[in-house]
Amino acid sequence: MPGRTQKKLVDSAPQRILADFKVGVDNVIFSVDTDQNRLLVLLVMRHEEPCIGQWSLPGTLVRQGESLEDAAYRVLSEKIRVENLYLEQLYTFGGPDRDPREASTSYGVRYLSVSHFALVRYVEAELIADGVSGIAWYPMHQVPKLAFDHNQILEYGYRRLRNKLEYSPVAFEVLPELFTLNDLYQLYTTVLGDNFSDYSNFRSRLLKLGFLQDTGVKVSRGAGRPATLYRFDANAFAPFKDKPLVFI
Amino acid sequence: MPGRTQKKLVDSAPQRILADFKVGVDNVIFSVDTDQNRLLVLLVMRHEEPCIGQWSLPGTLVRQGESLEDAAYRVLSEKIRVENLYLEQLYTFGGPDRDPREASTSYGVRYLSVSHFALVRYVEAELIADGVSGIAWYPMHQVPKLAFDHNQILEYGYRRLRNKLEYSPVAFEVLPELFTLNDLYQLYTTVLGDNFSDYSNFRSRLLKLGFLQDTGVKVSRGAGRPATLYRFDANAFAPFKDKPLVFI
DNA sequence: TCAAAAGTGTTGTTGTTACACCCATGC
DNA sequence: GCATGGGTGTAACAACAACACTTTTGA
Repeated sequence: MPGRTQKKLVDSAPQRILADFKVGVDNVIFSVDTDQNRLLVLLVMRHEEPCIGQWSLPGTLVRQGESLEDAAYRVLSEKIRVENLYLEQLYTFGGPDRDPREASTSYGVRYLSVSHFALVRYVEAELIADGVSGIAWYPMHQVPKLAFDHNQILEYGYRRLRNKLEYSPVAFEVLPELFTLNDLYQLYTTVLGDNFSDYSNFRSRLLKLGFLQDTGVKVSRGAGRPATLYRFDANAFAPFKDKPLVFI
Repeated sequence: MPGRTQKKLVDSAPQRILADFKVGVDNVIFSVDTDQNRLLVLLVMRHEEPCIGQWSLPGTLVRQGESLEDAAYRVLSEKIRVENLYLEQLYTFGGPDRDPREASTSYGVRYLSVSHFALVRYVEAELIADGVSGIAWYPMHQVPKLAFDHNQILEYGYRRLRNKLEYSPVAFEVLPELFTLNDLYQLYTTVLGDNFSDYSNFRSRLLKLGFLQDTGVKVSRGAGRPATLYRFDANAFAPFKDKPLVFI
């Protein structure tokens, strides 16, 4: 198989042998710890070669008959039990030599990573400790050097998260059914930084839009005046789909 | 190989055989014909199985040693000669059974499509007629039924194009070095529809931002007062990166 | 001189920002 | 009663939309 062994050669005549791929799915799974105002990302310790002993994004290889999205959900459900989540595709990283396995095998199988981005409810997300330790929520700003190109993927996911918050109602996927306006505000400040908007302005802007239902119910959290609980009304939000910057 | 032949069975014991993939790259290539106010997309006629005789997005399979981006540029350069272009990755479509070739082969090879989105200069883009006919610019709103899931990919690309226009300076990749404000405005209206903004407001908004250099040169196009030629100043634009809705 | 295209200005309305202030509760 | 967090109001300012108007050209 001459073409295969010559894959590193820079040849004027293009070599036309198709690459064979295994396709992986790597998930950037975020959650927000509103109590401590921290944005968290789920990391797992690798117990297999390659990159054994390094932290990485949870991932898996796609199986026969399985769609990319299915695979992404499978990784997620193997690592955490969670009721509410948001998931979407992020980006596909697929240059040659991004995975050490490519070099080690002489058959030239390439590894491609279709990364996904997920947001889950922190309070209800229960980590599945699979015997050995090695799965943890890391604060976004204390993430170590990760395996493969996972730091790059994480950066990409973080950017997407911030954008999503600005124009889409992802936040409500991850808040409880009933929430206070302060819960919502905290979520935004922990992700976007607390200089994005004044609380009272954030408040009146969102209420004016009219997709937050006042439930009338009040809840008291320690000292101070009790807060009103709101519910997100997806129908009332519909007209704002595709409109940019709804939340900022 | 029991697992392979049973891939359609819904089994309680998950089958764990990894899928083997060929990876394709499909390009949504846009250009704007400012003379006729039309948004165009490049389509090619398929001359091979599967889907022979149908129009499709130009695409190819990724070769050994070739990155996804390389493959995307290769497709492009095989179809058109062009100096200035913008290209970015769009989305990866990879469900099982999206490609008829998957069914026809018994070895269960899957076909995955990493779609890309490109914008080229219409006036300088020269189509490469490869003997047989079968490559053409189609007005976006007259696109026929395409092969595979390419209509879906195209829709996705169109949405991305409109978003890009709103917050990023892609337009200048596709305008000549020197252009009039009307050229710019025409480009925006043909893509976004002509109800997106009044010309004079568009004009003053952009000029106030300060990243359009007045060259002092005037150009006369038929009747009417001659227009000033402007140049895009990438440095002056830098502060607006990451800021949403610069252009609207 | 007139139509056509470029470019400027004006005005009412809306949104944003940065606050000051009032309200209801626990301790 | 006072600290604490929830909630309302407002005034200065910036942005936006609609449209009238002026300028400079070719025919």
